[in-house]
Amino acid sequence: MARPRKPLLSRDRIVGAASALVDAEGLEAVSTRRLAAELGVSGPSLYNHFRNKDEILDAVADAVSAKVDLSMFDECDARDWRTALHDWALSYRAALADHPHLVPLLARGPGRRPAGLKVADAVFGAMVRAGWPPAQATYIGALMRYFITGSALGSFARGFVKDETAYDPADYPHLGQAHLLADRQEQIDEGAFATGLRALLDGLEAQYATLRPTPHHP
Amino acid sequence: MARPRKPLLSRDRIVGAASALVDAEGLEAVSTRRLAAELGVSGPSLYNHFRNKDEILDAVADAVSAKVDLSMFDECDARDWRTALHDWALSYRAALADHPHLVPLLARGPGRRPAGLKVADAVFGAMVRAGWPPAQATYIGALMRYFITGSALGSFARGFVKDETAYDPADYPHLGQAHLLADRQEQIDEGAFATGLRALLDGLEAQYATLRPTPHHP
DNA sequence: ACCTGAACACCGTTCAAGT
DNA sequence: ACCTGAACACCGTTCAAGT
Repeated sequence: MARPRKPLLSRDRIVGAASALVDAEGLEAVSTRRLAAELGVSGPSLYNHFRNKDEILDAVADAVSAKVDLSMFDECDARDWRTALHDWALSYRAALADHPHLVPLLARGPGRRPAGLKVADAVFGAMVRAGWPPAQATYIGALMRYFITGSALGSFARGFVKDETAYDPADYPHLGQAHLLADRQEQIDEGAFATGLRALLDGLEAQYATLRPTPHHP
Repeated sequence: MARPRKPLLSRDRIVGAASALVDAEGLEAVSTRRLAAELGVSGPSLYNHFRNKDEILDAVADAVSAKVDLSMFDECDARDWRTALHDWALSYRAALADHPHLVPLLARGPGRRPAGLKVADAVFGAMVRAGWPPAQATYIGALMRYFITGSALGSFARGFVKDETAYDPADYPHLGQAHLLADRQEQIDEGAFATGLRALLDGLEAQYATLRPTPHHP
């Protein structure tokens, strides 16, 4: 076979196949050999398009960041930064929920992934425009990412196992109330996310109110 | 050699060696063969003490949870639940900072790890005693864990890479301000964590104030 | 009960060889 | 330039064999 007249692979085709494989069977199902087989080529072929496996997974992860809606930051100003942050958080969380197996990768931060950086850039820019000092705007981008990715990781990994016998009331006197059992986990995740998001935004608003107002433009 | 008169291995010895290996060289350095070599035995020996590699790593992760201080919840009541949560968050974060390579494991929730469950139990119990309704107490435990583990993951993984040329100002107009570059990352992590924690607790306090007060005991 | 070596079915990556 | 098979240095886990 050797080199075909038209390339069999492309970065896009590889990323697409890897993405499908991760979503269907999880991160640990992705091996270079398995992925290559899925694409109808032999393992080493991938190395003509990516330096290594990590680079492939980075590209897959970045495709998720690219789906996060950022339009709410476009016209956002001092009046509605809270609404923008809120809507962005929901969009971010929804994007992660669509690809739960990729959350561990995304939780590590943007690195040099372009879409991840675009997200960070949009949040920072909007917060500065809304009147937050640059340092605070940076913190807001980071702490929102902490909470959103942390919640996604915690949720999708299903923090508690299903087997009730794992939780002996003698060891954990308060868990017996079944408030933490797996069958209620989804409601708990929703409630905890909503409660935490509201608390965060309430807290930030209180802090925003203590800033000295930015001078008017003449 | 075969069976020695006194066992060469124990669960504790294995966990200790695995822990040291993870801390020194990271999660990916831990293979059953490498770990066994470190312990002076052959690979399959480990399977006399643990069902598989994941069980070993679970035990290593749980050892970290066991180091989280929970004493602030002992006498905590309606007056000081906020302080208790605050101090616990710092202790939790410090425990994670001591073992950054284990954060991805811990961020997935307690599972059936005993020390992880003890943490969840302590937070829940204290919040209920402080007057939070059980459902809210559950949310608080979850959302605090989201924020703390999310921040640990984001920090220790170093969200942005050092190479400044990775961030073309044409692509990310607001990142050029150097507020997000790697050499300042540690200060940013500290600031973002402190700001987020304060916002969360402020927000929760506002919510607590709207609860109808619990009736006095006669 | 607890350790061993051999074996199975995998890995990621490199590289010379082919077109 | 782009794909191949062979090869290297690994994996996690099972299992019969030893004491």
